[in-house]
Amino acid sequence: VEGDNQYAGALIRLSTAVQSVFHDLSREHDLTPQQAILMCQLIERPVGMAELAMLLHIEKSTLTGLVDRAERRGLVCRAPDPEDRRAVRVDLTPRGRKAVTDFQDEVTRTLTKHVEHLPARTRQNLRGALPQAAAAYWDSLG
Amino acid sequence: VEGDNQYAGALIRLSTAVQSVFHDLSREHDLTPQQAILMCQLIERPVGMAELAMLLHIEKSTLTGLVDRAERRGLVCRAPDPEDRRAVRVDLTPRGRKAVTDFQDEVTRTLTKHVEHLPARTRQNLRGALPQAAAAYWDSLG
DNA sequence: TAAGATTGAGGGATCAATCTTT
DNA sequence: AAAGATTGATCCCTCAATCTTA
Repeated sequence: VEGDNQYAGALIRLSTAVQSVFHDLSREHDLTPQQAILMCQLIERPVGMAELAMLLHIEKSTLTGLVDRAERRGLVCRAPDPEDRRAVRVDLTPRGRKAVTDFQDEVTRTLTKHVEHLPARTRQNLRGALPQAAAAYWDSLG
Repeated sequence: VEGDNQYAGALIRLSTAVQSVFHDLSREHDLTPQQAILMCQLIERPVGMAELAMLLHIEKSTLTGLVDRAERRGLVCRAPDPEDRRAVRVDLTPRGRKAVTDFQDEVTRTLTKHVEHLPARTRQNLRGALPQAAAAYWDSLG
């Protein structure tokens, strides 16, 4: 039980630190954290509003505002869905794509940089166990 | 480099999942996530506004509003600092203390529950490596 | 009717800049 | 100068209601 507290505490501190990196770097790249999260979901393909709201775990109306502001800033654009005239699909603009890939690269660089300073054994354990732990928690999100 | 992306991706998914647990449980305990973060910092001792703003990495003006709303809801209170008549110290009310300790217990329970389902070997690696990783990232926050 | 999207109201959270008091 | 509070602007979020197309 004492070990549990230590483990949970480490998990929370690690998560807080990662969020902090994400937050600070998004601001440095002139994106709000939510804009960065939104745009990361659009790298692979354009996504409809309803699906996007599900992926981001926010209300559709919240998403409308988020996309409005990002569109006003020229980061994303709405395009009509050719299959369904009710629907729109959100896509990255060229400028938005450059912004989010630059941002993503720097996040990756920053997160991997810190782990380099750990002992080799610890690093090896992390690389092995972290993906499984991430999957275990991620899947519990539904 | 490919391994870096996988590692950083796992770190981000894990962190997102932990944040999600924190978010959902704080709402279940009728706290906003920011109120929960604030109150967790007050468990050990009352803290002044300036120090608190530093600990939470937010502006003083943000903290003023945060404390105002939490105080209005009877979760924390402002008490004059006996050492300095300018300063105020923020402390938990009895009700706030119960709320935050209950919340904290459930976060710990929830975070440790999921890790139980992992293979023993993975669990062992995590318990060993996570505290060191957390420390490495945590310290880089300054 | 149901699905996709938007609008409006209201509460929170954030930052930047500006007082007031000590 | 330092601690604290305040103001104004923007962003984010939830909930309820509305509009349009299927």
